[in-house]
Amino acid sequence: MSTPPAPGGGRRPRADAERNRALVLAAARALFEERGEEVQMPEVARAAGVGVGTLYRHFPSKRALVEAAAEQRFAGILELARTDCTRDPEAGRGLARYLHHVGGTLAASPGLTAAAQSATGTSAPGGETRGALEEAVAALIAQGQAAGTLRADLTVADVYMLVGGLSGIIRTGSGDWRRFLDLAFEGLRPRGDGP
Amino acid sequence: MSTPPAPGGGRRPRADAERNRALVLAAARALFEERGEEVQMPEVARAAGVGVGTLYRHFPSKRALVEAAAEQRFAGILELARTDCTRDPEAGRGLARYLHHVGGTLAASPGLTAAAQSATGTSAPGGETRGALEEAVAALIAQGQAAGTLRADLTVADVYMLVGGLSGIIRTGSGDWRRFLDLAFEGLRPRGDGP
Amino acid sequence: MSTPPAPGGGRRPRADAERNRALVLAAARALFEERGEEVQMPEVARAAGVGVGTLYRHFPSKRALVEAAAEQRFAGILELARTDCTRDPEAGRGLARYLHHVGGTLAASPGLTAAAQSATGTSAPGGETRGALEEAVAALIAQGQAAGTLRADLTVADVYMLVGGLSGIIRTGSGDWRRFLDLAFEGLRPRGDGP
Amino acid sequence: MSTPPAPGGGRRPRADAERNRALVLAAARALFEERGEEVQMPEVARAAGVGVGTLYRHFPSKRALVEAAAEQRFAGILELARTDCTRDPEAGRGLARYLHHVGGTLAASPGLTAAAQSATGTSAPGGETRGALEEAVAALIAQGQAAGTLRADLTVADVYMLVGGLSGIIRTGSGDWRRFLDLAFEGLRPRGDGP
DNA sequence: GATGAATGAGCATTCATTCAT
DNA sequence: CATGAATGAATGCTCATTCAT
Repeated sequence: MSTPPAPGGGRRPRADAERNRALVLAAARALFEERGEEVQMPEVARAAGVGVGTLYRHFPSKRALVEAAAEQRFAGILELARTDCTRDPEAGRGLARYLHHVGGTLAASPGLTAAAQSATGTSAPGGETRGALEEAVAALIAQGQAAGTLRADLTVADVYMLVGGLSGIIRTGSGDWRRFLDLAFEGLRPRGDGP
Repeated sequence: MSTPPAPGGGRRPRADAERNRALVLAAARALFEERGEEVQMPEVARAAGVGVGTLYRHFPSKRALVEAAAEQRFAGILELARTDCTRDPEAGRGLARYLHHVGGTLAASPGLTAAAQSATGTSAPGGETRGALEEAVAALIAQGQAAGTLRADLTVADVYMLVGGLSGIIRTGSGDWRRFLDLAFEGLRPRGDGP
Repeated sequence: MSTPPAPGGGRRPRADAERNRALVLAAARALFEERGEEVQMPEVARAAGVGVGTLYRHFPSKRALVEAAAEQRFAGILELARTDCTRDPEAGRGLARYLHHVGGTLAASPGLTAAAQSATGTSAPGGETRGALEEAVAALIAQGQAAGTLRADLTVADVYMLVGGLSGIIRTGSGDWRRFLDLAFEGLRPRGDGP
Repeated sequence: MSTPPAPGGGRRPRADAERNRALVLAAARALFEERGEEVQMPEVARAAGVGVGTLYRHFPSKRALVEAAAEQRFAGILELARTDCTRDPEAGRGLARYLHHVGGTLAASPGLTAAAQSATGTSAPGGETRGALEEAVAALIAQGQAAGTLRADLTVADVYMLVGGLSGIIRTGSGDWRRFLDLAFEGLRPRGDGP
């Protein structure tokens, strides 16, 4: 009596669910970027044009939603990291470009960083993105060291830490993050590499 | 036998009120340092051994209490800054010592930084403490520049920014903040000052 | 056997929400009538058999709930006013009947008047009910004047004021409000209309 | 051992207490008249220039203070009633003058009426003032009846009730209370006393 | 799957009143 | 007697999450 897959009726078996997930995530990201953690779940649902129930079907908690939004942002950064990796690697400026991308991205969405921080306990990526980013950064470091623009003892963890600092500066608005990167790169040069 | 000001004896009219204020502030600071903003007002009152009413008599809102706790922490830092100013100024290591103090202090109370950030919108000092700290830092910078350990274009704003970065690294646990300071001071040396 | 709208059967999506709203309003009205403003929101929710959240979904604040309850009472009065309008208009006793209805209603729920007064700042109706009541009263006045039972200069504002007086007498229990209406109607007769 | 009346020291044994009571009462009356029940006890104390403790020494509760303030206002009305009694009694207009005084007084201090109502449950006088007022009103009624301006069946209770109505009209701002008195006096004339 | 009404623990804040000094 | 700091019960409202339809 029930007509589940309904042969002939071109409904939308799974595509619609996927679409809803994307709608929710996009709405969440935009709202969190703008207003941070204060955004309420029903508000996200409304902005996405779905009910709260649907939202919770895709993201089991607010924390999960914030994490997903933050992760998406890191995915974008990863994209850029890979692009930067490839472009003229001999120049050894890849890491600088990478960190400027990160800074620009964070500066454009301070709310999301704060939300991730207070929901997740960290504003750093987790899961696959994290691993991929580390690989990409490792490559950038290696390039810089090969090109003689980065000190030999620089590690991925150091860069990770610098991003943490960058994020702090941007979120708290404690200064010009470009200046921060300039100072930092001064310290990242090979020792004895004065003018 | 006459115990008028009597250290430890009985009094109330004003001394006790002041004492209660201090008790509340101390309790609040300890709790906020440990668990951040989540600490509830009644809990602070209980820990201080007073009623909520007393707490509110001294601090009109949770925000005010968080601010006062954060300010107190900055006052401690200011103390150290002034001490550091005086001690062998010719060595030019004052700023480094200052930033290590700040790092140590922030690392010891991550919750308070977060609470201040989300209650106040900033984790930086305000009011008198701010001005005094800026003066102290300016002095440290001047000493370092005179001693040839700091680049000539370093400003108070730069240090302010570095503290923001330091705070971010510590709060997010994104790395070893001492390593961060090491890298940073590498970048703060006078240009061309390689080994 | 098909019970789609099924009187008494199972439904929810919207009908039940409406039902909850009505339950809350009824509970609120009963409680406010009895004990006035002192009634607490959780208590209303309990009496209505819903959670506080539901109560707040339908009425955004205590004030809104009190207003709605008061408005509902005025709607009842409006009903009676319209009925009174129709019944033997030639007798010219419509206004008297109206004011007796108002008196009876107010006397039966002193708490609600007080609650409305202190929550709203007035115990008079607002919105649509107000306009409709004024129309109804205007009609009653016109009838009375046509029948020669009311003085020609009597206005809706006068009646409004008398209701204010009636309300005051009832709320403060300063006397028999029926006696008040008797005296008042003595003063509302056309001038020179002594026996 | 105790030196109560302190022979020789011209301090202030009781006069000062009396003065404090008066100060508190005056402050309370002014504040309640202006802002009603919302005025807080510490605020009254501050306005009176005394501590809350002193306030509570003279008035055991907020309710008692409100009552005293209201009573004081009635005492003023009583004064006027007695004055009005005496002045050309043959004119028979004493009651009208009395009610206009009452109206004027109530209109000048709506907050106090409301405060008394909600603290005491009534806005009518109690204690001695009440008895004295009733006597005075009875005299005014008798004069009016003797002069032929008031109906024979008018009682003190009727006047009491009219004051309740007057108070309601003024407190709720439901109309021009002078118009109310005009209408009322129309109904208070001896029957058949048309022009 | 989607919906959104319902839930209810949780929390900052107020203010009449007390009582140690 | 005066003082005013301390008290703490009381209360309106929020919002992440659930679940009947």
